Amino acid sequence: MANEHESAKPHRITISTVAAALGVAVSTVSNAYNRPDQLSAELRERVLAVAAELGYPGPNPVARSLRQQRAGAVGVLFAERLPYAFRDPAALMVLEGIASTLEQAKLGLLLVPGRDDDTTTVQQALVDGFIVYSMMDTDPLVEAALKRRLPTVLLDQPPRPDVPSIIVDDEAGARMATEHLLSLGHRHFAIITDRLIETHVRPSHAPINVQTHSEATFFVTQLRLQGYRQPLEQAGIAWSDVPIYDCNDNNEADGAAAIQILLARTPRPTAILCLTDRLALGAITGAQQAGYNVPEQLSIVGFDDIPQATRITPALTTIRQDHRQKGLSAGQALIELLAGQSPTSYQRLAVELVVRDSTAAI
Amino acid sequence: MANEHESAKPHRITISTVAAALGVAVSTVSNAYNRPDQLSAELRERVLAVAAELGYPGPNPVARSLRQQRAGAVGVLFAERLPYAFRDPAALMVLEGIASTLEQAKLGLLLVPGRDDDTTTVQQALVDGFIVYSMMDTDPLVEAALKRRLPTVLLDQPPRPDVPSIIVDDEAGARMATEHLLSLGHRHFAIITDRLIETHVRPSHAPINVQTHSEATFFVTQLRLQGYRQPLEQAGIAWSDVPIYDCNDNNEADGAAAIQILLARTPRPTAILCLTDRLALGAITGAQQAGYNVPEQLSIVGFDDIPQATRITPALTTIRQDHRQKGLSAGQALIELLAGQSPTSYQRLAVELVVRDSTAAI
DNA sequence: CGTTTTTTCTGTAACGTTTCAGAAGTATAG
DNA sequence: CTATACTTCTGAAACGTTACAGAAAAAACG
Repeated sequence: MANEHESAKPHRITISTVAAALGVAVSTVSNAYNRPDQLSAELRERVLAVAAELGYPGPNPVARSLRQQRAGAVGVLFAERLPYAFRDPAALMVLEGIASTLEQAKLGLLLVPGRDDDTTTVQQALVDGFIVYSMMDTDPLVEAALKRRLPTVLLDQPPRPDVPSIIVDDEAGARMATEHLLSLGHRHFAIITDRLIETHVRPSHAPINVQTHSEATFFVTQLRLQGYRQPLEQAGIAWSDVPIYDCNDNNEADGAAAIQILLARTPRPTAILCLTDRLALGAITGAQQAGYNVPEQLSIVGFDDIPQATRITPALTTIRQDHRQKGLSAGQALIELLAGQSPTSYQRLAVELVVRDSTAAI
Repeated sequence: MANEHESAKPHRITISTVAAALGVAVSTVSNAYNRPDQLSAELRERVLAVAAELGYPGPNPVARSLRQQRAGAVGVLFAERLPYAFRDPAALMVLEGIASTLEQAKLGLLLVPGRDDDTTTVQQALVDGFIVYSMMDTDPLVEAALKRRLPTVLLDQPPRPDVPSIIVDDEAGARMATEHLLSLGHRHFAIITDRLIETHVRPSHAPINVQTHSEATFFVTQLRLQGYRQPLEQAGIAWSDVPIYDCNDNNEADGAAAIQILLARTPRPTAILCLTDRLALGAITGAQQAGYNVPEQLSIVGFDDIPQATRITPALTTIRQDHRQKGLSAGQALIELLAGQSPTSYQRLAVELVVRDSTAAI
C-alpha cells in the first residue's frame, strides 16, 4: 500500500525509473554502474539496491552501444546455410581460431544467417566489423557486408583493394600434390571438386568438361584447380583430358559417389586429386567398396589435412594448411583494424605436402 | 569545386546528412529504406542515389535496434572457453540444431565469450534472448544472463521456475547403460567422468572417493552419476567401491589416461562407464594400447552416440540422444518466447541404448 | 576565516534511427 | 465546383543510454 499512488506504471524499467525512485539524476544512476569512483559508495549501494528491487536489468546494451558507437561483437559471414558451418571439420578449426582471438578481445562472435536473396540480416547485424570467410565470390551477402563500411577482413576470398585479406597458398599446395603424383609416375588423372558450378545450373552428374571451369565461383576452388593444371600441362598432359567431377556438397558421401563414376571411365585414372579431404576420404572408401586397392591400384590425395585424414586406412596423403592459424590471423587482423591500426593488408599462409599411405608409385 | 563550400565536413554520414543534401526530411530518407510505398518512386531513387554518392552505409542498425526494441540475434552461452565449443562433436550437433531454427527465423547466433570472473560480455550482449547450454551450475554468467530478464531457454541445465527448460533423460540413459553391463554379468565397475570437481580444487589424479560426488557442478554429470549408482546399488554393489576417475577435460587423451589408472587397481574393473563418448573412445584405445582386449577382457560403454562411435573398432556401445533435436527444441522454444507465446516450460527428451561391440559378457 | 581544492552530484546534449499524427498537394466522386 | 479521399511528404517525439561541463557541498589549506 506504500506505492499504490504510482498509478502510471511504466512497464519498462529504465535508468530514469530508478533515478526517479531515488530522487536522483539519471547520470548518477549511470555512474553507479559505470563509474563507481564518481559517486559515494553509500549512494551507489542505495542505487544498486533500489535497482534490484525494481527489477532493473541494468543499462540497456543497445542504448549503450548507440551512445558509445561500439557493438562489442564481430560478424562472421560463412557458408550459405549457417548449420553447415558446424559440419565441416576444416571450417570448424578456422572458426575456433577466430573465436580464440575474439574471446581474448572480449568480443562476441555473431554468426550471421542469410540467403543470398535477402541481405537484411547482414545489413542489420549489430557488429563492429566482419570476417568474410569462404563465401561464393559473387554472393550478394559479401557486397552487403562491404557496404556497411565497417572494418572487414577477407579470408579465403578474392582480395579487394582496401580490404585486408588473408589467403592460403592454395595454388602452390595443389601444385605440390600434382607434382607428387607425377613423380610417382602417374599419367592418368582425375579431379573431384565440389560446387564448381552452382547446383541449379549443373546439368547432370557426368564429369564436366574443361570449358565450364571458368565458372568456378569459389576463389579457393579456382586457385586449387589452377595449381593442378599447371604441372599437368607442363608434363604434357592435356587439361581437357582430365575429367573433373563436381559434387553437390563437400562431404564423404559425395566423394564416394564421384569415384565410382570416375573409375568407370576409359582410360581409368590411377591418380585422383581431391579438392578437400572430406571428398578424398569418401573417394578412398568408395574405391575400396568398388574393390580397388588404395594405393596399389589407385592413388588419392586430398587437401586440408583434417584430423580424420590420419584415422582412415590407408592414411591420407594431403596438403596441410594451418586452419587454426588462419582463423587467428583473421581475428587478429580485424582486431587491429578495430583499434584503428592498419594490419598488413595481405597475408599469405604457407602449405605443406604431407605424404602418407594413400599414394604410391604406379 | 562544386561542393567545397561544405566547410564543416561531418565525418560520420547519417540519415540526416543525406536528408540535408537533398533538402528533404529525415523521415523521408528513412522511408526510402523501410517504406518504399510511403514516397514516390522518383524521390526514392533520388534518395538512394545521393546516399550512395555520399557513401551512406544505410540506416545504423544499433539506432534502429534501439528504436525498434529488437536486436535480431540470440545469445548462446556455452562452455567456459568459447573455442572449445568447436571441438566437442556432441556440442556441435546441438549448435547446429540451434543455428537451424534461428536461421529460419532470420536471427543471428551470438556466441558470447566470458570468463566467470567477468560477466560484462553477457550484460552487454546485443541480443533478444539467451540459450544457456551446458554451463556449470554455479557459473556467474548464467546468473548474469538471467538478470537481463530477456526470454531465455535452459538446455542441459538445472531447471528453474519461470524459465523453459529442455533436458535429456540422462539419468534413465545412465541406468540403461549400467543395467546392460549388469545383465552381462559384470560386477567390477569403474567410472570415467570429467570436470566433476573444478580443476583448481582437485587434489590429484587418483580416483576420487564417493563423498566428493556431491560437488558435481554440471547438472548432466550429476544426473548420469545418479543413473549409474541406482542399479549398481540395487545389484548389491556398494557405491563407495566404485572408483571414479575425474578427467580435466572431455577428450580422448584424458580418457586414455584415465583407463590406465583404473586398470591398475585391485580388483581390476571389467566394466567401464564413461560419461561421454569421447572419454570412452579414449578409454578403448588406451586399454588396447595397454594390451587389453575390448570387449573380451573389458567392456566399455559411452554416452552421447557421436558419429565417431561407429568408426572405432570395436564400435562403441553407448546411449544415444538426439543432439540436433535438442538444439532445435531449444531454438524453437526461444523463438516462441520471443513471439510472446509461452512454450511448454519443460521438455524432456528420451534416450536409447545402442548396443555395439565394445561390451560383452564376462 | 577566506581561498583553494576535492568530492559528489546534476542537467543536457548527443548517439541515429523509426513512428505517427498530420500538413500540403493532388486526384476522385458526386 | 465542393467535398472526399488518396498520395506524398514533414516535424517532433520517442528509444535508453553516456559524456561532459559545471553546480553544490565538503574538505583542506594557509
